[in-house]
Amino acid sequence: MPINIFTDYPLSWRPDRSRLKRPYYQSLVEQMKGAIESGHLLPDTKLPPQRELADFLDIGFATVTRAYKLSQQRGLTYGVVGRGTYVAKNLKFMQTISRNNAHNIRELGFNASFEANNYLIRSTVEEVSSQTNLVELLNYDEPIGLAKHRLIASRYMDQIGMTMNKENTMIVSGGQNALSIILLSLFNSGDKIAVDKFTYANFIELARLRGIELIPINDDSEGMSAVDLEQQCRLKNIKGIYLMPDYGNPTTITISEQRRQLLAQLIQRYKLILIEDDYLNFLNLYRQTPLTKMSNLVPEQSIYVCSMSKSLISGLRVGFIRTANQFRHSIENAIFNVNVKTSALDAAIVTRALQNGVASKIMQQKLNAVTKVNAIFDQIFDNQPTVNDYHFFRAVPVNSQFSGNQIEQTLLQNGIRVFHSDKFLVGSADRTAFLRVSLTSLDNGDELADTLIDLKAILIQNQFLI
Amino acid sequence: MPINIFTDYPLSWRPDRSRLKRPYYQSLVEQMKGAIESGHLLPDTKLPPQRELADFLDIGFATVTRAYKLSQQRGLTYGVVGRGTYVAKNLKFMQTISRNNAHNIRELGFNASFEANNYLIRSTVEEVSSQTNLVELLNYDEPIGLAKHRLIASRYMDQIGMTMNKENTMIVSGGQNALSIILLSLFNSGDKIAVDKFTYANFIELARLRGIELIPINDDSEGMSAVDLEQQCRLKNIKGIYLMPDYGNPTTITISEQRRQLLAQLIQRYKLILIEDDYLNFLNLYRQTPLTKMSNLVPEQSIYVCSMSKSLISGLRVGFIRTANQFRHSIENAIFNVNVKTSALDAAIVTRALQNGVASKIMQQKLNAVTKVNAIFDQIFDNQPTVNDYHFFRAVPVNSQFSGNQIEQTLLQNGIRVFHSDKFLVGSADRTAFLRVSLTSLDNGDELADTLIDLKAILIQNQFLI
DNA sequence: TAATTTGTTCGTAGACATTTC
DNA sequence: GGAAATGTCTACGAACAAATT
Repeated sequence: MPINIFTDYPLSWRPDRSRLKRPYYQSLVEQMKGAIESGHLLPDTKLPPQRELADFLDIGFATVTRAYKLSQQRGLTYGVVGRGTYVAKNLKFMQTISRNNAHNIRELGFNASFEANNYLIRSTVEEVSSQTNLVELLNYDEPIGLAKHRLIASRYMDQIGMTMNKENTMIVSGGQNALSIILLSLFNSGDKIAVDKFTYANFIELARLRGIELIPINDDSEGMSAVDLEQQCRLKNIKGIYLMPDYGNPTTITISEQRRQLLAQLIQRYKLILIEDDYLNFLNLYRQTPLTKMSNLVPEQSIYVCSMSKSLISGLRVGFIRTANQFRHSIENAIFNVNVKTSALDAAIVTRALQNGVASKIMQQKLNAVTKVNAIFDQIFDNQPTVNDYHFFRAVPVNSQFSGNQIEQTLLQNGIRVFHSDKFLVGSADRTAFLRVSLTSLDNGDELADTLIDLKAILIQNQFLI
Repeated sequence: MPINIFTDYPLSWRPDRSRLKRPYYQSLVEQMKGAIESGHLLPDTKLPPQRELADFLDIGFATVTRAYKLSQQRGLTYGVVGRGTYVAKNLKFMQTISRNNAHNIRELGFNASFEANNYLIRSTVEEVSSQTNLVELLNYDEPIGLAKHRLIASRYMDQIGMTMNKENTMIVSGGQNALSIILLSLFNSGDKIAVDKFTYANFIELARLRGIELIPINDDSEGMSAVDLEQQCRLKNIKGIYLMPDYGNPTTITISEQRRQLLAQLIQRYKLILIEDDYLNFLNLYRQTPLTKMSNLVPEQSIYVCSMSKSLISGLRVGFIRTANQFRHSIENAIFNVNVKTSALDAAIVTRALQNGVASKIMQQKLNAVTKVNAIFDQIFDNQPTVNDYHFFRAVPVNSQFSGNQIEQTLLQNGIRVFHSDKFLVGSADRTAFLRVSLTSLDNGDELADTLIDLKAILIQNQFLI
């Protein structure tokens, strides 16, 4: 018999005691899910403290812990020690960012890659398809890629400054595919991976699917904070770290050389598995002083992911990876289990393009395009012109009083799609808020300029800008 | 202070008490892993009962439960209620079956698909690559496949007898890729899926990677036992079921029409998610009376997987799926998260081949080849000739006294690679044992015949045969 | 068939760390 | 800067279910 009567006690959520069936913790999550889906529990609502809810329901408090933990794994809530447990923000189950093809919407959300140059690859496709050895591309052999393709892949990685683990070069079906493979093979459900507080949304979703817990780390203008990372490592038994050291998505931050050294030391000290996502790798061919690849600093603990989607052709789904020796077998195994193999035809086209000069041409054109769109952006948003720096998207700070959804919806009603930083947020709310404005989807410079001007006007008009 | 002295007590494994650090359960698994890897604990060794080990270590028995459970998730052990916990059989971490390319080995292990006919696709590749609309294949659009490709895919599935869920047709990067996507999106770590006691090895490995528990169900000559399935469902909160209804791998069993009905009823009653793997789908074009697709019997609960690897070209990595409405969104999301998209170029080639007659030609040739190799097998192994039935591999019963490894190694020393049924075994050991003899990798009929004759001789010589 | 052995599930409490006030 | 609030991790015992004898 409960001793306390909570009938009037102000709990933000009062599960129905009578509907509580064994197992309690599952039943509790069911009720919570219902309350969230029906709108009774709104995003960011603070749930009752575990001990209070336990008293109210007359069950052990660790049972509530368990329910809250499960709800967190399902993406329904997030908890902060000392503060409380809250209903998750956006996560309406499908957080993934993909292109919106509605025709009346101007797309500044999806981050594409200047697809107008894609036609340049045609000659290479024809070259490969008329080759005599087409047949060797069409069987089950060589799950990690043909030796000759891997050699070319490896040379490309050398060029962009990745010097280690050459012998462990493999071909996968794009960068996102590489991340799936890595998360499946090197991590277990419940493992923890450190990430930037604002992280690539598709990685967040993939981690959620995999049941991996992401630990958000704060950052500053030089990138992820080494101090915060160290603190979390001491505390939390973190197994891996996911980084986009160059042109971080969505922050646009490139980690400084000094910070790379600090982070690398921590990665070694705490034996983290480093996942280095170098999704804009081709830009290293043009930077005057490319920064050190993190993977070169911790070659025994890293997997380096080199997608060709942004650098060359997004539709062919080819990426390269280099893994530390210790991961080689597991990764090979997972490649076979997820893909069987990557289409060797696609790999042949990509590697041929890297050899016959077509890739260079496409990359150069992308570079020109990216330079141009950044100039447009800088002009409209009154920034200092960026020099020797090539962002595919930019971050526009906005007032954090407004919810991400509110801003996105307002803009959408005005025919513009952008993503608010909330979409990339790991864990609890943050004081800083910004819009990620993609410069890559509108291939026509004039249309981009018009759209950016409209964007700015709407932001000012609604007092979203700060 | 422990009261009992176990110094002489016969425990099959005596973890070092002094090395036991907190958290105990993890530390225990570490020690176990070490003992297994160093060979101190051999496969199938019975571990001490949880309560005994707990007494020995002077810790709570539920802590041992937890350690055993974790070790099971890692694939190190398996437990049977009432019997005990055992060190896992083969699982030397990489169970996956892929082709062995050593040149002195005759391959009867890997299950390929008569690759000699692959050259026929060349004209189609050239046709597609010289098309004018190549560019539309090369961008980020349409993660689940271009509408026109999906239409052709859908028509093909109609032809092979899959009539439901037409509107939910999607393109993925092959059958194995489909399985990854399904396991990632519709299941969580710790969920249970019912499978045949002998199941496709790559599915076992994928489930292990994903942290899904497979529940083995017994079968008979008509396929999976409905009685056993029902019993396990009553007991175990099973969430899904994985079936290869036609030409089950490795059993070669095709589920009878009647059994399909029974299983479908159970799938409905227990609300299971059906994963139907129709990996030899093209054979339905030639069977006189194709059996009902299970997915048609439970269209609201199924995902139907139609790989084109075996049916057409293994190297292009294209497969089709049809999902129940309720799974559509989750699957779409996972497709994007695992693949971003399937190479539309590959999809274009495959769908074009389905239209221009090349696919028919390849399939007909595969049919001829498969008929021929089955006749060779029947003759050498003195079977009744199989009529109107087209196995890519055959099951040869062997004496279960010998370990799978022993038989495989003996054959390998004689230059022949085959797989023992142990490789496909889910959970505990079984009385029945057989070799899966693949008929697909040796394209030359004479070489196959010679190899089968040698195989038979070696089996007899070593008294492996029964 | 009943008793025993053994693994599994679940609820619970203690110890601890962080955040807030 | 200390106390209170709060979430997290881990160990454990009771109840249960299956297999064996």
